[in-house]
Amino acid sequence: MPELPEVESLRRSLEPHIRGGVVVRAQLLRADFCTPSHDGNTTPADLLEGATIAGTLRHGKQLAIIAQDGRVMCVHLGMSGQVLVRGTDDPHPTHTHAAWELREPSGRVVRLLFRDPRRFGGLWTFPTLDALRQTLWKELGPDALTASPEHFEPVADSRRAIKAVLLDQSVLAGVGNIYADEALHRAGVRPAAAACRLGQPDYVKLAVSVREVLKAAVKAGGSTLRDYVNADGEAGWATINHAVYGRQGLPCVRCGATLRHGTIGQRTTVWCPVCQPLPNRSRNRQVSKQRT
DNA sequence: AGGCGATCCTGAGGGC
DNA sequence: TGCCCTCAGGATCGCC
Repeated sequence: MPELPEVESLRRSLEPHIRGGVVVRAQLLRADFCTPSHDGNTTPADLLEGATIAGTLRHGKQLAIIAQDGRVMCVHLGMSGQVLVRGTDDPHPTHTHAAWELREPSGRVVRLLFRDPRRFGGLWTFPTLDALRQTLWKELGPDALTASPEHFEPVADSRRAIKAVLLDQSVLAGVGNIYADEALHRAGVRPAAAACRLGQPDYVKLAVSVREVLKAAVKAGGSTLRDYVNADGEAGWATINHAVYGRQGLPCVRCGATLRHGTIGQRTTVWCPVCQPLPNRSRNRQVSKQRT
């Protein structure tokens, strides 16, 4: 499920538990759930065993946990992943694929669990943050919280639907299906509109909307649809603020028109036929890439 | 180039 | 109650 706001909420809820804490023991319960940067099997050392945690770093939907000695573990939640802080005597929930025993800065010992029923998520380990940035994160675009009109320049000539562009992590990292629909509605842009048909004002609105929608969701603690919870098991409240996602057939919160839905970029898409008109300009050159 | 379907999985929810 | 079907927040691959 998780998009940028959910991962950021997780990061913030995790920090007080792990920053300055020591990984006493690391266990991979499903070998194929972790991809180490070296050949061979994942070792406890890859999973930061013995390390003191220096902090966390998020880029898009991915979360890096960084050790003081430089080792890095990158977490991707996929669609159903959760990182949970539990007591050492609590039984593991179903589909727990990795577990860490952690001595928090306070001295309390807890267990950190990564569960992911659908297993679309995973762990990747690296000897350094640079190694992560040069491989796994290399193809990611700028973090969506920093979205600006220039970030759309590489796709300004593209005939792809603008929603497909928003979902493309190499253009902007962190936007998923929910917030793509929400940002497009806020910006008044039709999801199916070809990127090349949008004008500079559309891209300005879109960049602002992406940032605002994500910031509001972060503030609300993320969206809880089915199973998202932060590390402390708390749900988020951004769902109540959704203007279009999951509201097909209901009235638009802005104009009252019935929200329509369809499939764009192979994902369920909801939009307002009135607030999000198709662009009427036939061609836009203003943000086009310079031809070289 | 990019749309599309299939694929990796499990679980929830609706219909019957 | 239970079975079967559809659908789901992500991302990649190959085909056309």
